Amino acid sequence: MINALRGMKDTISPTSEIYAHIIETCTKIAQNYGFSFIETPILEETALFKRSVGESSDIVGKEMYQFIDKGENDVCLRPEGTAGVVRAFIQQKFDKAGGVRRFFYHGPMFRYERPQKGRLRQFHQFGAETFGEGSVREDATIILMLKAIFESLGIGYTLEINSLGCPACMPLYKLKLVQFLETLDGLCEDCQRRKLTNPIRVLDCKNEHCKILLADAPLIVEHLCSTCKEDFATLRSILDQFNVAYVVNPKLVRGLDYYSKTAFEFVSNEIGAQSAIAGGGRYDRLVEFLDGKPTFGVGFAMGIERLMELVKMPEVKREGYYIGALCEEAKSVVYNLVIQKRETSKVLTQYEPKSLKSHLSNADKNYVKFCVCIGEDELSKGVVWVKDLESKEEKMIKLENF
RNA sequence: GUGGGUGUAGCUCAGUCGGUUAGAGCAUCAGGUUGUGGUUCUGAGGGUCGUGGGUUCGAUCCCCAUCACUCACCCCA
Repeated sequence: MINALRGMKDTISPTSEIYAHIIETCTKIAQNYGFSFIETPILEETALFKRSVGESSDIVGKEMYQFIDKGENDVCLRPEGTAGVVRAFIQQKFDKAGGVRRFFYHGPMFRYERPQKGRLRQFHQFGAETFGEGSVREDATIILMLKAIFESLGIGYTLEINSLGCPACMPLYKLKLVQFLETLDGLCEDCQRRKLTNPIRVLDCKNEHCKILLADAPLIVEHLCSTCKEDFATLRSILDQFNVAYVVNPKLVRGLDYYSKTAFEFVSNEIGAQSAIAGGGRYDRLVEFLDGKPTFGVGFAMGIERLMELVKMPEVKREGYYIGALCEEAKSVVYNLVIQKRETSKVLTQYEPKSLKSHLSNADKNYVKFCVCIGEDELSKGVVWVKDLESKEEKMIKLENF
């Protein structure tokens, strides 16, 4: 027997209905916010992710599905969605055309990790990106949009925000942080490495000993330049104004290297250790890293599988027909009726004749509203027997009027 | 990559201190006097007890290995 690969899942009804419901809800809200759908390839050149996500990140460092294709191209399955969208944006020369553009996407992402609750090797994200808008109001808008999505889906969350600073203040802060880290003794192995590759990540270390050592670490929020400071204050005041509850987490750093200024994460405490349900922020430098003309960028991504555990589906109503034959002679009449009725309604059937009891039972299991049967009596009179499974009302209807 | 837990029917799980035909509930199918579901009653089908080796007169049970699933670390959505 051949099974699906580790960390890859089939999504089947009723779970698939929840998946579709999430996509539908997100799509509608994103459209209300002026975003348009973009679909980009799942397979991209490896260099795209190395340059955007960053070689120091674990995603690129050890989690990519990377291989050489038959044309000797170094390619990989996308581990996240932003890079491809930015690549498409630049390829379409939207950076040169200028103006503001908003895109949303959804689809599979691939990371070669050890699976656990809320973490798959092939998982699905819904995300959105705004290009060419430098105002922090866009950052706030994206958070408000996520709030609207989660409210519509009936999902509880907590929101953490932070500012990572810009090229004017971040490098100075980084120096200060490294100086501080040099004074520490006994940081974990990972942190020793991070100190050199990406010192900001040390702040995010979960190691208990490191946490204690880092208690007095300088924080980026205290070293922001005046612009970043102002923007962060504006963001907070907008969130306050619209009653979005949040906590400032000065140690929140995003796992992808391209973020600057606003960073945020939506977290749930009901889905296990992998608790982030959406994350995002600003990436004003990313377009130029990928050879485009400098263009502002903000966006987010959310993990659909993690959301699925939290979404309660609205109750479904009985819908459509089930049509069955009670005798051999009625088979073809039933079949014709089924095909004809499907032009307007949902219709289920059973090709072989069965007892009335069996048909009713099938109709009920399929949760249709009407059970329709044709037997010898109905054939001779040119009628069909129809039962409303909710009201239990039964009728004989002329074949041509059905 | 590292650690813990679990593998018995389609699903959820009992069970055998090692002993002959391995059980239940749910689900499926068929019936309950010749055409009435979501509530009952009766019956049937369905298992090489994850796989491979070892110990033993005998292993689903004990031991070893292996694989799979799962949770956690790490990382992230």
